Amino acid sequence: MTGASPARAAAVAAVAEVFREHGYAGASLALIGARTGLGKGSLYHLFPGGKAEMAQAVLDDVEAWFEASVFAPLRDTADPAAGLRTMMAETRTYFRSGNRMCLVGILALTAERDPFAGKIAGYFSAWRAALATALRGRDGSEAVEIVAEECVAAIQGALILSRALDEPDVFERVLSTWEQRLLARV
Amino acid sequence: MTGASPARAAAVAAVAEVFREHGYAGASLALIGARTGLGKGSLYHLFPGGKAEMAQAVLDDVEAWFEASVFAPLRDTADPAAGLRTMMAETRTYFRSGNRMCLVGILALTAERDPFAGKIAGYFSAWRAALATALRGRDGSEAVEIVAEECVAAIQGALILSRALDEPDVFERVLSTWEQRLLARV
DNA sequence: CTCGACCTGTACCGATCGGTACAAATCCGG
DNA sequence: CCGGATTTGTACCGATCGGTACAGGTCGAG
Repeated sequence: MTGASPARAAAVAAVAEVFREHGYAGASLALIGARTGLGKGSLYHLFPGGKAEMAQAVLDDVEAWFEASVFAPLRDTADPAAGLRTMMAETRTYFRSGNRMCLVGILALTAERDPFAGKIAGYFSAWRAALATALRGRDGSEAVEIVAEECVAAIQGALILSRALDEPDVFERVLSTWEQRLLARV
Repeated sequence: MTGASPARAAAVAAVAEVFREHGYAGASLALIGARTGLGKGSLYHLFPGGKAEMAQAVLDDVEAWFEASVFAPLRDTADPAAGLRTMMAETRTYFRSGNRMCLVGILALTAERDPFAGKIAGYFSAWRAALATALRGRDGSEAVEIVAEECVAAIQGALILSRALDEPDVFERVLSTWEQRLLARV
């Protein structure tokens, strides 16, 4: 079963970094083995489905983290502002101030994404929905969904631009701009 | 020489689509051969440097297109509003309303980007600078560079989100939102 | 028609790909 | 200490990888 043994959890974290840095096609079993410190035997014991199952596990891992650290606080309508601040803080930490790419975004881009398309869409959809819920707190009338999706897109784009320009400040600027912009709405 | 024979130009366009859809690592010579209709002999005749030279050629191609169709109009300070409108229209067309990925963004993400890092950074840097120039038209004092980079990031992020959610509308919305936002500044 | 330059298809190279098989090592309850 | 289950390293598989070699085709200039 796809249980949660500590060994597997550690492997998932390491595999995630390889996918982040090389994409799905570029993440060879050799790279994954080196990063995890595991031979093929162990790798295929933990992930009988091979590379595809590793990607699924990694996506589940990301989704669980975001669900607990970002989506849940955002859905707490009692204090939307606190939820937004939490989201921004966690996002900043998670992406290491722009030095770490978004795994889901990377997996979304290339043609090999098809087996994961559902999970990928669900992830961004959940983020947008949770953010819209927080924004709807007091601002019931306006098109909060559109603001929410623009914010998510801005974060993704900031990651790309930061990396392409090798300027982590870009990510920081976009994040703080949006934090102010969102807090002004609730 | 890396001249501009028609055959090579056609090949560059086809190769670009393969890179767009599969990333650098995922773009195998088999895929490239199938898409271009060229055998390895012709491919290595046109691009003696192999895959790396193809990527360079493709980046040059994109850069030339953007320079002529987007950057140049933006730098025409006589009519900034017209330049902005042109940029948005060309961007919408180029990315096929969100159904076509940004080649430079894709190449920027993975670790194999290193040989092209300079060109990639230059491309986004030129876009940001040209956009800032257009914005500086009348609005001399404000931090136009920051607005410009936020806009470029928003477009990149909108492409990712559109593709991940399989909702081209996301791209359209972000683009038109930013068009209004920018035109209000000049 | 001949020749040489250009172009292209094909066979082939060693390396690496993702994946499998399996035996040895390790672990742990009895 | 035993013995079965779990975990691991390693050898190996066919396929495909990026790249090379080269023979033959195509073409226009002389």
